[in-house]
Amino acid sequence: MANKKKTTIKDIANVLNISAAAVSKALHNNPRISDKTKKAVLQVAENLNYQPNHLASALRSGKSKLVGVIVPKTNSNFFSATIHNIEEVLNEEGYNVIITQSNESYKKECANINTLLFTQVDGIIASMANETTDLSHFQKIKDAGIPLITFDRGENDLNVDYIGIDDYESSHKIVNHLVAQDCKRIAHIGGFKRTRIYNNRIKGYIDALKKHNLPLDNELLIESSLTTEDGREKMQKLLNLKQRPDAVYVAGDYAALGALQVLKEQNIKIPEEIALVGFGDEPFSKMVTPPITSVNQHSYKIGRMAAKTFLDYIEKDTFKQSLKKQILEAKLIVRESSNKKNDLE
Amino acid sequence: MANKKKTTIKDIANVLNISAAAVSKALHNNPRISDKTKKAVLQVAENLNYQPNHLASALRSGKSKLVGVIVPKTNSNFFSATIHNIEEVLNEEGYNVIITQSNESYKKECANINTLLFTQVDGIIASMANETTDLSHFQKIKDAGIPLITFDRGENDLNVDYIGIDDYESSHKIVNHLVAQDCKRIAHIGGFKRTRIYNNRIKGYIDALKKHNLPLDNELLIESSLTTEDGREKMQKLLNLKQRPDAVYVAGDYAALGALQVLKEQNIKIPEEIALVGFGDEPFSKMVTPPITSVNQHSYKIGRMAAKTFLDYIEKDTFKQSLKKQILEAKLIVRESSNKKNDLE
DNA sequence: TTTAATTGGTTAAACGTTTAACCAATATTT
DNA sequence: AAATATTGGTTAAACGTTTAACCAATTAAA
Repeated sequence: MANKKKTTIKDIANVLNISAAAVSKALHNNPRISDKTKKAVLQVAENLNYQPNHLASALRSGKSKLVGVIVPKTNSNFFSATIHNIEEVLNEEGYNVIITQSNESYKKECANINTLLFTQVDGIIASMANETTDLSHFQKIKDAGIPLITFDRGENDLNVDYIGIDDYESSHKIVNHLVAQDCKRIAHIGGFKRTRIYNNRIKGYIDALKKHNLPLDNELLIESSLTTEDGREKMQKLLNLKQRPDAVYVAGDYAALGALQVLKEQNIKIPEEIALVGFGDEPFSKMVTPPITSVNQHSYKIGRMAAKTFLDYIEKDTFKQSLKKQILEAKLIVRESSNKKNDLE
Repeated sequence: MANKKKTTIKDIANVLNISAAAVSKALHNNPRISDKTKKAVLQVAENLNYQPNHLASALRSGKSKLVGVIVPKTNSNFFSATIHNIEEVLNEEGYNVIITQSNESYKKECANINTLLFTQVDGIIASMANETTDLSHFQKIKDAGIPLITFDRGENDLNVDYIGIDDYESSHKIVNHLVAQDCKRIAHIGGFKRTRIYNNRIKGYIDALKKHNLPLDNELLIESSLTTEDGREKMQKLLNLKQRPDAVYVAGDYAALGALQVLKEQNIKIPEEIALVGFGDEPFSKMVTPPITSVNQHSYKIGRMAAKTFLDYIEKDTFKQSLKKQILEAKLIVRESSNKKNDLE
């Protein structure tokens, strides 16, 4: 009910007997408008419950003040926290954030990009789906002339900004920790090799073993989709080996949870018989029994840095993007599942 | 790089020596345009890589083809799955979905609504924050003349559509189940009473006890924020009672997880000494040890119904909204944490 | 053969802003 | 007192579509 028609800048102008342009300027605090007029405009705007038409201003100014975010899934603590931090920074600068999820599907990711470009966002902050190998849909973002910032799951070939943790180094930290716990046969349930971050974790795992003069046993290196279900399966596979590992480093917490299940079902002592380490520090990791050692990915910093990087481009509006990596050191959080020696932390 | 300027409808018109209006109509498959012209337009559009300017069309037509979604948090399985299903239905009809999260904060929820209205969405599908009691910000949506559909966390006072499960009945199912397991002192760690769904669960709990002639012990009815941490605290509180409960029904899975922790830490046998039931059927609930009995909230159906309800309003564009409730029966999923008698399901 | 209907468009206005270009009135400088 | 600068605006065009109203040419009906 009420007055159906929305109040526009013109309505305000009519009330005050000034031009619409003056109203627009007043609302934008343009110095060429007197304080008296500004006050009056603000007052009338308030009275008439004026809501600026975002569409019109975006159309005219070419800026939508909208930023698109693409994540593989929102029900992961890392992604949802990162989004939250992106929002915090961007809202402050008057930007609004549109979230879309790809559900790890290449097709949905393409659709997401279309949606966002269609909505005329001023930029896109994205983390890629597991399935994605072809990158042409991301190329469309660059072609549109708006900044593209990638985080966590990125690809060098895109030649855009990337923010993430040092996955290679994280694997080293994990292996170092496990070796310090006297583990000698360390297995790795990794993600898909085609995804850069998982490949880096694998490489880090291999090199770290080398560094410690441990042999690389191909039976102990397994590729996984990293779902809980697949974690169970791959753990079972490891248990079926003639020579079982004495430690398992799983590249994702959900899969680590599955692995934990299997170990417990078979009454294998954790960490004494097999030590377990996850990745991502999901909230449940510290809640299960035993709590799972994991790696915190700094969603706080990553979100803020991604947002700031976007703002930088807007500010100096030079869209000459290049492969600029901002790499953070991740933090290993040691918990019972791998803490044989009861190290204090 | 490339041609900076985007191709518009006019560019296509120029190439074909027809009017922009004709192009617009051709693209919308208007019957007044010949098939030959349509084909030509489509071809040229393709060649010039034409992307329609959504802003302009939305401004002119008054429809943005955007639907806003507000959820308390995205890192809950229920909400993220619901969003996914909303998207599925709406995308098919040419609508795009903008997701925002309130983080259970009243202030952020207000900001979310402003963002969405500002973005000129054609409708909003929302689930309220825990903190929210005042509803004036939702009134703004109604005032804007666009449909508002609420789900899971709604309020009767808003007088709009609501889709959710039958919380009252769900409590009955849970209590029935626990009584069937010979539990006599059933506690309830509930959500905030001010939130309708939690209040309904509490009411259901109380009435179900009555039905089974069990006394209502106020010590056994506790209000909680339902975070994992608070679940721990409230469980501890129950354990400190002179007379402990023999079953605990927690109104959320995250809090149930916390409760489970405490029980296990104190070596209390589950379900023999204390049976445990959660709510929401988060994925981890079936993964922990022992798996937690929980209630599935039909995110699939709820998401689809919410989307369809929105579409209904659009179709018959009569915005005479009223309190129309669509209530689904929830499903109790019995797992080890409460299955004393090893019922088969 | 005249009239009416259909086909395939065109023209121009509109959606609500923003912004470059302009201008009159007043204030300041020389 | 004349020249210049500042203040506080106004006008009009533009952003890229959509759409109501119009029209010429062709086809069909009477």
